[in-house]
Amino acid sequence: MELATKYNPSEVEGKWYQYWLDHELFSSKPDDREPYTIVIPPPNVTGVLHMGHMLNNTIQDILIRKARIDGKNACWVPGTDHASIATEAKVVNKLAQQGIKKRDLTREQFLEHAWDWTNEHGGIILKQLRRLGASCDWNRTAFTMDETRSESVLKVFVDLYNKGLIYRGLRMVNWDPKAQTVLSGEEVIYKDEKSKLYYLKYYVAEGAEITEGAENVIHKDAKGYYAVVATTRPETIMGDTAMCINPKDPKNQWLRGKKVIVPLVNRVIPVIEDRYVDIEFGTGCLKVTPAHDVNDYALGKTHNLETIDIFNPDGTISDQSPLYVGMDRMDVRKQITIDLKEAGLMEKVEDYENKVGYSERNQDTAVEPRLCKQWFLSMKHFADIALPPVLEGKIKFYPTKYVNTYRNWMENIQDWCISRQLWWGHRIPAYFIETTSPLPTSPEGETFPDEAFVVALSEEEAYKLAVEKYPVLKTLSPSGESERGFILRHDEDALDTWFSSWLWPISLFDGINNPGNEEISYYYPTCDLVTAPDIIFFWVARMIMAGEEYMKDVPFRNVYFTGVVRDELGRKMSKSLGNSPDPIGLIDKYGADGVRMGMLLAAPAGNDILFSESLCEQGRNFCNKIWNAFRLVKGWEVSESLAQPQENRKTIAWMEATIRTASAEINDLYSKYRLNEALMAVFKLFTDEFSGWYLEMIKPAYQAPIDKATLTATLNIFEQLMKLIHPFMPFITEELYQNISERKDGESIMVDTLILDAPSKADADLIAQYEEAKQIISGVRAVRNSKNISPREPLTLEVVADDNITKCPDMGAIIEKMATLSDIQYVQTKSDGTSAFLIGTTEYAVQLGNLIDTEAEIQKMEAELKHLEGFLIGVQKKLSNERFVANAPAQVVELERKKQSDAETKIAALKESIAKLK
RNA sequence: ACUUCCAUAGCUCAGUUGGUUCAGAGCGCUUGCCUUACAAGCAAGGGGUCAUAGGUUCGAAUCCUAUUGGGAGUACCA
Repeated sequence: MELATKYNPSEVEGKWYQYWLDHELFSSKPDDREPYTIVIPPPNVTGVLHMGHMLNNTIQDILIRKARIDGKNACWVPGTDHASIATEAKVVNKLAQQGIKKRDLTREQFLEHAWDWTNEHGGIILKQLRRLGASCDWNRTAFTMDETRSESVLKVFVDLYNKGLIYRGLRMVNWDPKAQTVLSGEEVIYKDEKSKLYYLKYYVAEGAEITEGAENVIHKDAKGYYAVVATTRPETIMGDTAMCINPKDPKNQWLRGKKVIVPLVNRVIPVIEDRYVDIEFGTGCLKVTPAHDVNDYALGKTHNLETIDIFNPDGTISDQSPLYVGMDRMDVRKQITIDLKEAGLMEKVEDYENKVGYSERNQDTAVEPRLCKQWFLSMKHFADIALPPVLEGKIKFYPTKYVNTYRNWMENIQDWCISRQLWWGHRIPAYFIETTSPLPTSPEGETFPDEAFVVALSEEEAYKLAVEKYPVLKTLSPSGESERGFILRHDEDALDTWFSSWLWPISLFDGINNPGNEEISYYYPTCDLVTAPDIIFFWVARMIMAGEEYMKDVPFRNVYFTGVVRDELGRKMSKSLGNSPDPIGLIDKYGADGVRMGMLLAAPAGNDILFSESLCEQGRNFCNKIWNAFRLVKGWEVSESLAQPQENRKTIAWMEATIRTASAEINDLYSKYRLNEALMAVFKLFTDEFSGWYLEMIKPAYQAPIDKATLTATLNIFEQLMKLIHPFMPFITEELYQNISERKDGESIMVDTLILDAPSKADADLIAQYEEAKQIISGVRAVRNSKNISPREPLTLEVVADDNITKCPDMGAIIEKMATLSDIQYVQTKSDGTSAFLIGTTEYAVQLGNLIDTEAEIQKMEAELKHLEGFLIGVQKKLSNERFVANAPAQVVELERKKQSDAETKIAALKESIAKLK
């Protein structure tokens, strides 16, 4: 086989991905093996791959491939999310470009457009994941709005309603005026914003008696007495129905029981008192707008205030307002400040920094608090069942710090608003009852509510439930189109997207519709969840709730929270900064394996990753390293007759011991989800131990053949190394695995398990021997380096000892080869003209002849001597401390004693050498 | 404001219950090598009073307290 000097990923990746698909190597079916399951965090169906996905899915693929190599039945289920609000917004925008308005379409027409859009753009992201090498079981690809998932969602809604956990309530909710839908608290993002604090004059209504007490701060001008109210939202004054002061506020005592006039609007409103008001803020006077502020709403309730809703759903001023009707809220803010100034009703304006809530999906749109009736899920019950598994460790979080975040949220949980005024999503299975005939006038005191509804999966069932729930309906006579005297109006609203995502680990295996089926019993609970910490509440917490509610078990055992991918400067990647590389472009440039390694190198669990292309370069370089190591091994000519040298056999044993040891370490790192460290361990094993030492040690002389036994063992070692690397770099490892020996069609590294023995004591001893040899070799090389001696020029090494180097004759040959030595001599005293170094307590000397610089040697040794003497003093001090000897464990004291005697030996040797040189 | 995490080499990070020859890795850096697998490489090397100040201990990067600096989350903000 001819191999290029550089690895070319583009020739390899597509080929093997297709091979894996053709042989259904990603697919999983329940069997006797231990299951290992991951469900993908479903990306937005119309989204495209970004660096966050790359990181997240690389990690999942590593875990799933590792499980396969370990012999588990690995199942990675892919899918996409309908992303209700985001997708609907995209479709609305696209229609707007075509001059079509959503409100001119029927629900059915709009959904047709939405499905067209989804089918056109949908699944691109899943295709892109294939480029990365993602080994998902594509036959299982699911969509949150496909039949099975939709049915599950609706069933769960009905079930929770029947359990009394879903209710309809009038609440102050977060309103997105652009998407014209309500949002949950989690969907609101607060941003710091520079704004203004406007101080407005509220004149006291005429006829009031003003007592000018000592502490009162009274404002008065030609037009009369007035109070000053500080507000950031002057446009809401049309909705003011009271002014509030703190009853304990001395400076505002004079306002007690008075009435004031809303500026411009000229409505007379009462001054109420409530301790909620912060005396120190502004002037201590608060305008109360119950329809447009959460706290004001609460005040309005306790003080029985009128509620005036001055906004339309789109954020324009409604006809409830006397002024600015039809204008947008942001324009009104500008206009009203001008008008207030002109009318002399603005006392001053100050700069102010506050937080404004924005819609998570329409990030330019400020959320408006709004009072409306919505569907809510009561969360107390869910918090009660979802908190213990995390606190008790049934579910482990990596890193653990998120346990606190989770607990905090659970302990302060708010009911979840699950309805959205959107069409793209799961339509809420509720039917409102509208009577078409007049109701009988309360026959047996039976009342009929203003908003009557039933919750049912079908209209037929809804009819049945309706007459059961409201028997009065049976008495109605037919009228108009309705034969029953009433009609059912299917709720127009859809459910929050997360109301389907929270069922994902269950609904993927059809566990809601078909409880106890073979798949759900086998794959649930899943093993690991890999996700970003910003959806811990949206998704992770709620999946735990749904799991406990419907499966009575956790949905996953471990949650690996990835960090945020940032650029080298630590900035978040964003379109506007243009600092987000195109993942597919990176794969084209560095190969999927290179990019995977690049992503992972800087990604400790939970830490943000500072991404730069140079990391991918490192990944690509490693691929090339692997490639060339293979070229070397494959290029050797085999000699059947050649006997295996003794030292080769030993080196093979050493490499195998090293692999066992590294593998144990790597498995331990996997178990702790320290994947970047596992990769680093694999990298060092291949680069340093295998390429740098092993291959160099067994490498035959130029154009000389290699013995069969060594080659076979080396190929076997190579294959083991490929399996260790495979989870991180699937493509190159498959390519080389297929080239190591003839493989049958359908054979793959993916499913060829690697189970190694635990490292033994003998392994450790062998490794120690080689470590010593490496140090000697490096020592000789360092001497060469400092004396500018070519690595090819043979040298003679003296070992100042009675014994030979390592009490093992075959190490000598290896050291000679690696350090390019012509001879190793064992001497009592080293000869003149040598440069020496110490390994442990043994001195090694390289014969340099006339190249030696005696002065420099003496200096070097004197520096070493000084250092050793200092060290010895420290040790002696420690040992002469009675309390140390008395209190420290025996082995620690013993160790110090050994340090002492070793140091004394070395010092003696050095002194002798120096004396001799002088 | 509260909760929480962090501060170790130029950068990114390891450093398990305090104790194995004056603290480790990768990258970067310096020097020398185009050595016959690989210059996308090889060899060798420099680089850290472990944020600061106290304390506990025979012994502290590691435990405690305070300070400083930084990140994250949550809440409030008229």
